Amino acid sequence: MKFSTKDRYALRLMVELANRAPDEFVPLKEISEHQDISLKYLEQIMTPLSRAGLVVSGRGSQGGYRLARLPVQYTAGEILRAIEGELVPIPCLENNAADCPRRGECYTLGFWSGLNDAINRYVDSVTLEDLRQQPLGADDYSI
Amino acid sequence: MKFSTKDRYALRLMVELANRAPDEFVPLKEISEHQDISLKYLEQIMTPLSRAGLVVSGRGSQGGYRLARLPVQYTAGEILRAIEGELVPIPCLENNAADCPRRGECYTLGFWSGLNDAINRYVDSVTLEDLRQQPLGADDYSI
DNA sequence: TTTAAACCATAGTATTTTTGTAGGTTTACA
DNA sequence: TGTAAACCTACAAAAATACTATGGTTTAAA
Repeated sequence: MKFSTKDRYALRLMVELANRAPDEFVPLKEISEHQDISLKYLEQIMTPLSRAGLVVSGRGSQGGYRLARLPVQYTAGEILRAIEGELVPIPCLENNAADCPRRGECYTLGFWSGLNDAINRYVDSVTLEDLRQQPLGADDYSI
Repeated sequence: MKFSTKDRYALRLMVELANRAPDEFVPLKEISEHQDISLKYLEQIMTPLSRAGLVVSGRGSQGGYRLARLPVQYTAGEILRAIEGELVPIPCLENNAADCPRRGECYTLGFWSGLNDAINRYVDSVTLEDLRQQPLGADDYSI
């Protein structure tokens, strides 16, 4: 049960953009150097963020990426979901889950569904603005 | 970000034991048939549960496994941790995590740590007795 | 003493996911 | 028109997952 590096990198990317001027296009090359992530890998991570409309791209020379909205208008959850798709802890909870014959008699589905709620409630309670505000410890995010 | 089948099976195993008489040894062969999990795979899952002291084994004929305590005395969290080890969402939060040079300036570690807390708080709030009580829907586990 | 069970080891394997790399095409600014 | 950037497609190495197979040793109840 681990989040992927793409998930982690995506958050770092978005924080990097959030810490720039709102109208400034930042090229991936620059982020690549700051964050020690290869340009090509960055591309793969930025693409779904762009497709989801979380960032705006400018092509050609002097192009790059910038946020589409204010940092306070993003949740960590929607960033992670742009990369992961649905943020569910087990396959049975996916939207197009194959209908399991045990479903009606499953003793654990409710538990997993509750975990799903707890996770999504948490990640949607943290905004990009929260992340942007200087490095913080764990305590700052405890409920 | 998915829990493994071993995690899911481990919960189902424990529920199965919880639904038997407390002093009854249940052989893996029986659970294997009930849950459609191969005997050999079951062994692999039961071993860490046994080593962690969550179940008691009886060897020889008429042997099998039974719970070591009452269902209400287990949390889902400790069952999952017996299988997974630490239940952390990213490597940086593991106990023996390589010390990251960015740690002091990381904008996202606090977020992940908060998620870690949310997850562990939830899984430790559900007991095996809760799971045992008939199949339940998601709503029964929402906070 | 037969039998059924845990326990132990170890290996193999197929599949999927993760974590990237490589190379080219299109766009738009200066 | 040169240049720097996004954009697109494909490939590939490594790791994790989810098993199966094999074959035994030890234990204890009937």
